[in-house]
Amino acid sequence: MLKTKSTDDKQLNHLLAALPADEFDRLKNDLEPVTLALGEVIYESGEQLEYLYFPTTSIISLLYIMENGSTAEIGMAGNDGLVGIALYMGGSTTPNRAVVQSAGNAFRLRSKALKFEFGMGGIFQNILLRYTQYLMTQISQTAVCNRLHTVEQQLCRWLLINHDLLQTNKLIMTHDLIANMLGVRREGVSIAAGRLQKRDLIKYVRGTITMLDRDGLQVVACECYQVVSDEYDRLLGKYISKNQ
Amino acid sequence: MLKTKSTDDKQLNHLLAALPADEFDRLKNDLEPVTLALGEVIYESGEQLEYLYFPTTSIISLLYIMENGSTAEIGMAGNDGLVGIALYMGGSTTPNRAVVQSAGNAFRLRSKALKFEFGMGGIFQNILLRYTQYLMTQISQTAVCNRLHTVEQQLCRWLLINHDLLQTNKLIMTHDLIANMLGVRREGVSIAAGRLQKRDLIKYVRGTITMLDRDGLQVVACECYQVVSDEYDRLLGKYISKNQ
DNA sequence: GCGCTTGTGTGCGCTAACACACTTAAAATG
DNA sequence: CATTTTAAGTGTGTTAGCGCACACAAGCGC
Repeated sequence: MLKTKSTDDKQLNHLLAALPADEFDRLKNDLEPVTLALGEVIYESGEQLEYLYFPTTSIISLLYIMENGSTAEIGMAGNDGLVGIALYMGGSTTPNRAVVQSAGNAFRLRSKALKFEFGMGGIFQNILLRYTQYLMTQISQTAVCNRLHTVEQQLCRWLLINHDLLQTNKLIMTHDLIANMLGVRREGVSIAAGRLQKRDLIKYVRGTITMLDRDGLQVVACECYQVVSDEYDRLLGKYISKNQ
Repeated sequence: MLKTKSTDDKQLNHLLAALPADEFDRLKNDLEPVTLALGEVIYESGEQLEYLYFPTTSIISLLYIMENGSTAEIGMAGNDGLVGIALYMGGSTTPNRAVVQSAGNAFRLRSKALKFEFGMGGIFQNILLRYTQYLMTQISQTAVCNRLHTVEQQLCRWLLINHDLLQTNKLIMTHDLIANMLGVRREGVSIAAGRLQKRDLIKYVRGTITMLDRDGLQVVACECYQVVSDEYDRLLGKYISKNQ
């Protein structure tokens, strides 16, 4: 993990950007900009957290690892959110793993400063709690989606979420990695992706996926994408809109 | 919903029982005992909540309702928990439905009193946040379980959770209702239940299920049951142990 | 006691996803 | 340029769960 120099790009994280000036001023000296590499593990299941992370250009996945080693993504956070809710919820840790899914930058805030500001009970606390509720919606929807929808639909949903969190249409990601996220076989992803490519919704070559037709993807995707997206706007829209 | 007379049985809800005397004293006049009927809807998806519920002898299910009408349970709360986290998380409502799954009693706390006491930042706040984190674990595990485990395993897990929350081995519940909870077909539940009955783990007749062999059920169940149970103890064990 | 509602058993065809095995081909390495 | 590694395509057989349709039977109301 590299440290970058400035805090200029704090505006890149919507939650930080939403803070009122006085609250942000109290935090800014404790906000440390860092660069996160692809695959880097932010925290391991059961491991004591030290920092709360606010991604700016990176995306972090929350992965659940089963006893038999298979994995499934339960949530995702980019510039719309944060990683490390256990720090302020009281548990200090959670039974899942946070992995950098798309390399980029983030700010991190040391536990002590976080807890102090959270205890002030201002906008900061309100935003953190609302984001937590949003994350619960994300996880709930994943639960339901896993039960009821096809791999193809889930792949579309996953691509759409990534599209929202990234600046570009290009996604550096192999079918195998996506399979780990979705908790399905690699072949299943290949077949679903192949079908999407045939319909010119995406294009991919060896680890790079390009989204060609966002609207088309949304048609194929299940309702889950929209429900979660709407809930973000409902819970946090008064502070910031997700699609800005 | 009927109102009962006394607050004597507040000890029946583990979270209430865990409150220090001074905090409980501030709440007790606002705690209203109620009786909940089977099938009663505590709150509807998107509906503004007015009360936080602390079940004592009842069990409440958090159900997600899809656009096509099919349902799936994402969480469950009995005397170990509470229902209505959106009240203190800031969202005021959640995109799911809370239904009484097992008739019984509960206490309810009006929103205003809840928010006041939550704002005090004492043990009450700590317990509520820790319970929320526990609920997230429950939901995450449901997501993973839906993806990776068989109906039979999930049925075992569901029965075990109910056994923990109830006083008896008897469960008033049809296969059809269980199917709605698990988000599967009624026939799937009948087949799984039939297999469990053949192995003398359970016994059932027309809407009543008797659990005969708890240990046996745990062997058949997936790891999910134990993981969630352990996480309850980790997060809330310092206040109260789940299996008391 | 009779019929009706409701809960459960069962069968059939179908599909999505699985597990495993192997091929093809594009990059990376040297 | 040759070799190795890695990403993706493909095939076969298997299975869990679905949708639908219907039989059976327990218990309820009248």
